Amino acid sequence: MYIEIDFNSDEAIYQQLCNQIILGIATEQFADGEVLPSVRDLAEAVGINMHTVNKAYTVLKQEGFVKVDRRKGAIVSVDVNKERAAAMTKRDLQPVLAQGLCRGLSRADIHTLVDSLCDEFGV
Amino acid sequence: MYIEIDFNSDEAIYQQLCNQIILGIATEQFADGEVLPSVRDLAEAVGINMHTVNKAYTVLKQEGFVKVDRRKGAIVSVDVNKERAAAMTKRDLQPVLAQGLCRGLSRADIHTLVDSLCDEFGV
DNA sequence: CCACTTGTTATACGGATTATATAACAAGTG
DNA sequence: CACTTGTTATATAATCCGTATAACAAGTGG
Repeated sequence: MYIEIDFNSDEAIYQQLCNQIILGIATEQFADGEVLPSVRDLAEAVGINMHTVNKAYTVLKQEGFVKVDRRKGAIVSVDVNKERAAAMTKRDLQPVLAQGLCRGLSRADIHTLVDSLCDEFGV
Repeated sequence: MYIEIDFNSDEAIYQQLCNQIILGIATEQFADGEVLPSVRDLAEAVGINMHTVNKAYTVLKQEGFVKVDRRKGAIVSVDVNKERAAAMTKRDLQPVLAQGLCRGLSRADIHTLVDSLCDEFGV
């Protein structure tokens, strides 16, 4: 999978890494059980420090997206829990929707955007 | 409008302020043209520093949610631009949807959450 | 004119976070 | 035993966050 970092972004590098890997899982570019690159390899490939990658992997582990095997590395393994997922997603969705609605989007516009993204994700 | 700060949150105080004010605008608790509390009053009411409120107001101004009148204060005035709003919302929506989908939500589940939030907002 | 309020700016300080760097360790592989 | 894996420990520089004190420009109302 292609991972690219925007060093001028106000978003932390480890956060960008997390988001892109989660995006990769959602789009099934990373399959369940697949091994992510080692922290050293990914750091080398992207041009950042090993610890920054390690932090991203640690966050992904805490948030239930990967499991870590000492001998292999970080393995994609998503904790599926629809109830919790719905609560989390709703919480994260709230400020985004509020902004969009303020700026003139309708409920239908939001649904269109959701469908558009789901299509791009291939879901 | 009721504004409450979670001092234990990992979200910055000024960011929480911004989100709650935007939420207030979306739910029409703050009408267009309405004057927000002065930076000093709001800081006093919430129990934070004046500059933290000022930072929130500055961000809201830059993002096109309020205009500032020297004599009155910060006035709710949202820049409506559907095209830009759609692009911004889509960008912000992407990581949220990716997470939800990874965790087992379906496209329909997302739509349900959007409707649920819109209903709560009264849109 | 004067006291008062408005946002704004400058400066400073302590604390936390971010990213880097070097180094070492435990554990499993081949 | 050499090699890789993640992990941990320090250290450092930079940035951000929140607070604090102070002052300024500008408009309001007595």
